[in-house]
Amino acid sequence: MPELPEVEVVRRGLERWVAHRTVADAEVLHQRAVRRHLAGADDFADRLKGHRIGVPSRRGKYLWLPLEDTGQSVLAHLGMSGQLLVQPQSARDEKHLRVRVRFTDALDTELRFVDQRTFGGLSLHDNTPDGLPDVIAHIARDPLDPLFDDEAFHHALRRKRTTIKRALLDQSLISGVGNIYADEALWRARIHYERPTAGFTRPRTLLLLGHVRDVMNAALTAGGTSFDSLYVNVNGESGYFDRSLDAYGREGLPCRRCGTPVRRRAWMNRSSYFCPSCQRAPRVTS
DNA sequence: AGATCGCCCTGCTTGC
DNA sequence: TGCAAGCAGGGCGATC
Repeated sequence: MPELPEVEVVRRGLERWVAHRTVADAEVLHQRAVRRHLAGADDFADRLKGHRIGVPSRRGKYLWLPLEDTGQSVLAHLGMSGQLLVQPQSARDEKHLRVRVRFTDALDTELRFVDQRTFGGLSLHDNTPDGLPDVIAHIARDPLDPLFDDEAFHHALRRKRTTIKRALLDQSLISGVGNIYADEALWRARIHYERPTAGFTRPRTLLLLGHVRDVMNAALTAGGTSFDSLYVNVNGESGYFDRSLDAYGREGLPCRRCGTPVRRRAWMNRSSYFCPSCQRAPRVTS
């Protein structure tokens, strides 16, 4: 379940191992992996061939590889279980290998997109003038982006008639926060996930943003976290680190602050974990 | 027009 | 032991 920190770890791996290499050929082994490339798998492979890859970028959970001198980028989303692996050409194909990219140089490695559940995928898109693939222009800056505007985020929260966890997961308001880090940041900030955003004070918003950044930076420092052995970083090493989380996945276990058993609630086809004592439900729930 | 819901997908876990 | 249901969940399109 890669969220922003895991994707950033992958981006760094790509920068180290794939940037500035020229594509010899690309091979699509599963159509669904390139479903967002509307012109189809053959077109996708044709357009990569012969082009040099620039420095990989990321926004939220999306990352992209610019193709130099084309005005286009290869956009990647890892979905639930996607991996971008740099493997020796001799390495056995992974069971869920979806796309393979070979290079023209003599380094004996290739790039592989492996994805069991196929929620992720690769596609090729024109860049906007600021170098962003056009199809993700609606994705907000993420909280680790130096240009993320805390003040604008606060005002957006005040304007919305929604609740805080929905807002945290709304990629058009703030990107890169998934279910796990949302629960973690809310636990740290002692905010209940159903608290209406309209009543947020500026200090409360800034406190929450601080915790979002803290929990993401902690994960980033540790090399990414995941609760699913499916996640591995670009070099194929497990990104899992055993830092125990404070809220997510801890149903029935004592809150690390107050000892009250952590609760799980079904919420929008997923789960929310919270401490019923530290994170009081708002009086009026929406 | 903004909010909400269902669907996509596979493998592991749980329950009968 | 075997099968089915449940669960994980990001993002997008349809719907209200």
